[in-house]
Amino acid sequence: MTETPIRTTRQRRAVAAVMDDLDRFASAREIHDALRDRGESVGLSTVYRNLQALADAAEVDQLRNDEGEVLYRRCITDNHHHHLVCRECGRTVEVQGPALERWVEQVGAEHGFRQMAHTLELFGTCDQCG
Amino acid sequence: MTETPIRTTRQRRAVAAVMDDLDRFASAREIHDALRDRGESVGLSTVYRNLQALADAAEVDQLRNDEGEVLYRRCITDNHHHHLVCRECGRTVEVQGPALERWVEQVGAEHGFRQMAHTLELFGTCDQCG
DNA sequence: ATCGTTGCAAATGTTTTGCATGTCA
DNA sequence: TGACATGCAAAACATTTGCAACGAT
Repeated sequence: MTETPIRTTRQRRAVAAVMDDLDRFASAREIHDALRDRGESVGLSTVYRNLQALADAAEVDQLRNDEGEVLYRRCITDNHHHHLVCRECGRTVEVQGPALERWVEQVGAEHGFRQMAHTLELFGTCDQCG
Repeated sequence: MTETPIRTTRQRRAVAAVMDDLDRFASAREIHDALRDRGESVGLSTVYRNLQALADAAEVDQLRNDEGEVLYRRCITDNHHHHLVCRECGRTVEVQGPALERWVEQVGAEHGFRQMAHTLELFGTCDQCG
């Protein structure tokens, strides 16, 4: 179990910088495009590799849209949370749900299921888009 | 708005029959394999087309697993519901969640979101696998 | 005889990987 | 220098689509 050093490359910094400025979930391709628009040339596979690394380090959240694409966004909160996403503009709010978590445990228990886990995403139209 | 007739083909019957016997979510490839095992030769694209048709007719539920594959299963209930899936054996229970639905509406309202929608899947280990 | 359906092969689109080359520490 | 990182092309996947042949009505 030796730690693998992580090197600070131009590409890694560029991806992190884009993620910092992103207030909504975006696909790898969108992030790749954003990099190009900033004049930062980064290979698409490098974008994927860096996003994966950020996700492994719990620096970004991942979710899948209806088309099955993986979307990425820097997380604000470290704790377990869910996302309320505007279906128009993509604006995202992180929400905690103690009541939901309790409900999940209860439903599991009712059916004899243990070690419960869950995935939940909320969608709606925000007041600026409504 | 004229209705398009739907023809009863051997392939369509075979796919429906497999879905009837399936008590867990399965991928298109698994369903294709199940058809082969039954001695029913059905092209993979036909499987996809028929599963899509069944989903459009709300005869089967669709969900995406972690790998991004779409899984299919005949629905028991017509109303809105969620799935509690055993991560070991795939056994699935359909659950209704009035409390959850209320929670969703409330969270949306708190942040000024309207026309709320949500996706939720529950995973756990069932008593037979625990 | 229609016209929806099928099957195959080819296309699509996202994500991953092999490998030679580049570059941070 | 040496190990990790990158870039490109190619591979790997699930899924969709074009099109000629098929078959239900």
